Amino acid sequence: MTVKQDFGAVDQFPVGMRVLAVDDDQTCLRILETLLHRCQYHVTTTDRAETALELLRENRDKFDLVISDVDMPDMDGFKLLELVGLEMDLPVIMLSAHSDPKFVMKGVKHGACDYLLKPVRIEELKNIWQHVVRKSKLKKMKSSLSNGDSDGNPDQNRLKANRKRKDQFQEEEDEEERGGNENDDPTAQKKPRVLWTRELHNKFLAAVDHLGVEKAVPKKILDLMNVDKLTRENVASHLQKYRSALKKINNEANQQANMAAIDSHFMQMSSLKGLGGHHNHHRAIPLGSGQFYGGAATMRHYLSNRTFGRLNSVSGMFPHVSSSRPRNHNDGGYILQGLPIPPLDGLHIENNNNNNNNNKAFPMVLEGHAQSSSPSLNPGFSPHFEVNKRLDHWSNSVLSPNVPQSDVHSKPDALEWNLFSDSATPLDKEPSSFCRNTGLGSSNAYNLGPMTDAQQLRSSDPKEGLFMGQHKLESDFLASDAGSLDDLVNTLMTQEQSQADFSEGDLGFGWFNSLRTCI
DNA sequence: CTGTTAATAT
DNA sequence: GATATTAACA
Repeated sequence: MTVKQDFGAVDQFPVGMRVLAVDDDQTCLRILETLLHRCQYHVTTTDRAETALELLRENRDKFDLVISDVDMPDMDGFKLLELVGLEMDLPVIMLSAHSDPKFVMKGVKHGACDYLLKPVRIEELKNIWQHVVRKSKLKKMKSSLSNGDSDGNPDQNRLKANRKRKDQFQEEEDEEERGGNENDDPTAQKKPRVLWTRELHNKFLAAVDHLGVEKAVPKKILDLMNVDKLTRENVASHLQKYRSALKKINNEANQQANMAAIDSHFMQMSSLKGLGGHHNHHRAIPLGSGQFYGGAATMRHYLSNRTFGRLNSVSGMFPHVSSSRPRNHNDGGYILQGLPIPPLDGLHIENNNNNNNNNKAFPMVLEGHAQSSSPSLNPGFSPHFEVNKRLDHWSNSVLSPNVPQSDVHSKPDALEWNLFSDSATPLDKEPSSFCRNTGLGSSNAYNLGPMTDAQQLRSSDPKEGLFMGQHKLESDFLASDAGSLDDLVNTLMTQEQSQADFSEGDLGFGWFNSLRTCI
């Protein structure tokens, strides 16, 4: 290959670009030099930062770019970077073995055009010329700016200048725009994909929860989340997914609920006023229609919006981390989500100590549930219901395709609702309500023992177990793996029954009481 | 400009 | 195939 060393040729700019390479390590320097040569750059090397600085000072305009190691004895690479930037405004690329973001950031802050990690690859060096181009463009832009208008709106001007520039140089650099090479504006690194971690998602949920699903819009959510670097678009996207998931769940629930509601006449939910009657629910609930209806009715309160009422908000997305299957402890645990409590329209919460100021969305607070741990209402707590199976299913099938469905099936059906203290939520201001996917039964919410779902199931009331067994059969056929209302109902029943373990007044009753208010 | 929705990319 | 990003529309 012929090496054209005609430095003057502008048309083939990258060739012959004058690079000053600085590295105290001779070996590294040699390698670097070689690589740079291979890129057809004109290379000058030095192992001392001081020397580099001298060279640069003495030969202004004799270099196009500086590439320097960070760790050097005589002078910190960053210092060099700073001085160069200050004195000659040359593009400087930092080179380091440290991948620590701290260092990278430092480099960037000090004005580095790029931060390459050792061992540096020739591919990376092949692109460094772009920094030079970019830098020169900026200069041009600046100068043109200072010359022309000066209305003190740098941003606007810059934009204009940018466009102009873009047009002007359009031809020159539209060549490798595309390609796998990463050669966009080196400085304008492509935005990293946002990964919605549990934490992030929880924040999201907190925000949505707080706003109320209906009023939750990207902007507001974003504000509430207060996460750096997160954009409205990110949130919008996530919201989109969230909503679709919600919709899916709701649809399923409604479908089932509707079917179940055919005979709604019999549903004694009518006795909305007479809550007393609801004791039955958590109580024995003989299998059979009664059970079913009761469950369905209950479901309505939590899931439906259109058909049965309005749903204030629903939480339900799982970040696809883990199998979502709540391992006993809490693998991070808060993957949770829950179904928020519906609005209590007509009813009033009597015992409502809802200190939850901002709890417009969920004006009611379920108490009692607090089991022994919290005898009375905990301000700041806002329990939510959660349909484990459904959610699990959702997260498994939708978010974690890896998890075999059998897994889902094998899981005990359970609806649980948990309390979520604000301490566990990212929102420090508002005690948002969350559900925590803790496993089976409310008890588990508080006793995070090593029990497995299965174990818990077993430990639950025998009658229930039976019931579940029977019912499960049905649901498996009826609803298959979709996580049907049957499942939900079943779940609910299970929940109720298991709650019976804790005295009615405590869980069951209180639960319904509150629920009643929701209706 | 913001929120939604559809298309596209990874 | 699921997710996230972008484009496009109201």
